[in-house]
Amino acid sequence: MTGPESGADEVDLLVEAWQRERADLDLGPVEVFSRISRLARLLDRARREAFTAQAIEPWEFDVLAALRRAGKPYRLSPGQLLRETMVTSGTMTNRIDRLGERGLVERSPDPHDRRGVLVGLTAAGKRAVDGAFDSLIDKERDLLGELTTAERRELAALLKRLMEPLR
Amino acid sequence: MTGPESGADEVDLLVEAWQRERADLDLGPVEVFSRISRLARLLDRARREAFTAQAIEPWEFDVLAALRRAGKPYRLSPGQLLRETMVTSGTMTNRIDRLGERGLVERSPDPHDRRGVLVGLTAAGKRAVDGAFDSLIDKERDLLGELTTAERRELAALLKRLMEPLR
DNA sequence: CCCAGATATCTTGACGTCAAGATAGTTTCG
DNA sequence: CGAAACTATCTTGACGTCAAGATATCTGGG
Repeated sequence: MTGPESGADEVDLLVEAWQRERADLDLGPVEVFSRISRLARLLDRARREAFTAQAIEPWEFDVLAALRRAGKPYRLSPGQLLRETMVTSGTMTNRIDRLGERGLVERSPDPHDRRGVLVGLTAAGKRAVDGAFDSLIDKERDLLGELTTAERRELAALLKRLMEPLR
Repeated sequence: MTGPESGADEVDLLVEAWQRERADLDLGPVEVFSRISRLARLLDRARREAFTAQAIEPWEFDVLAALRRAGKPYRLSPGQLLRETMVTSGTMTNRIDRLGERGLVERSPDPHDRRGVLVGLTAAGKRAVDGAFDSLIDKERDLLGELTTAERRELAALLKRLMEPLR
């Protein structure tokens, strides 16, 4: 009935331990959310590895990728970037500074708003982000290895529904 | 065929943007992993909210919870704690110090190993973690609201399979 | 018994992030 | 037109984390 059982994982053990200690609680939610947290952590490590060839960090990729997928001319304001990447303005200032030092992006004044700035991908930045994204997709495809296409779609759909109330 | 479509979410838009820019790539994996990263982030915020009543932070909960689910006498070594919580030793020293200052845990020498220390939950620590876990379970059940029990199980099972290659 | 290597914990210094606030420029509307 | 409210970006200071290494103790082979 249960298909090819592949034994208890860390989270199963964690839930069993809680069940022993707090038999009064329904731990169903933990089986989902605990796995999501752990997966995010493991995924972050996998991304780090995928980016070693381009010598960029996940936070650098996040910014470069936002510029890259915006399309030509690969320019966005710091405000757009922080909304895309879900970080605060102080963090974004810092990131742009350091990416600028590495020659991957450059600031220019916004011609329509003198308060504003536009951040653009340099040629080196575009090369770095395209290479990094290739590596990332390869890595992620590996990680999905065991899942069939139908299962992957099912999983993506369930995750999408789970995100809805959190928006 | 597609059931009650609830429109494109952030990730759908992100994938469409990448598709425009990099039509050469198969973006299937992104639909899964990008949602996992985002969910982890949103979940972290939700946990923060759930813990406000006990005035504890997620990192504090992680340590207290490891001690709590270990069962009586609620004592573990720093080494066991760092393996449970996936942080480095320096971080764990820091966490134990601060939880000690707040009176939620206390250090005692390990009677069997003079290098060692045991970290134990105080009565106040146990009250805090039990209250926090109640709130967390409530919050998480809310977040699952839209999913049926069968869907929750399906999701947990798919996530478990996704984690396997990452261990 | 002793020493080399392993183990447990703590210390240090650098890093990336955030929250709060400062500064400069823009918009709205009386 | 001018003042008040708003917006965009940057600055500052505190925080939690990590990697690397220091210190103390334990263990097994010779």
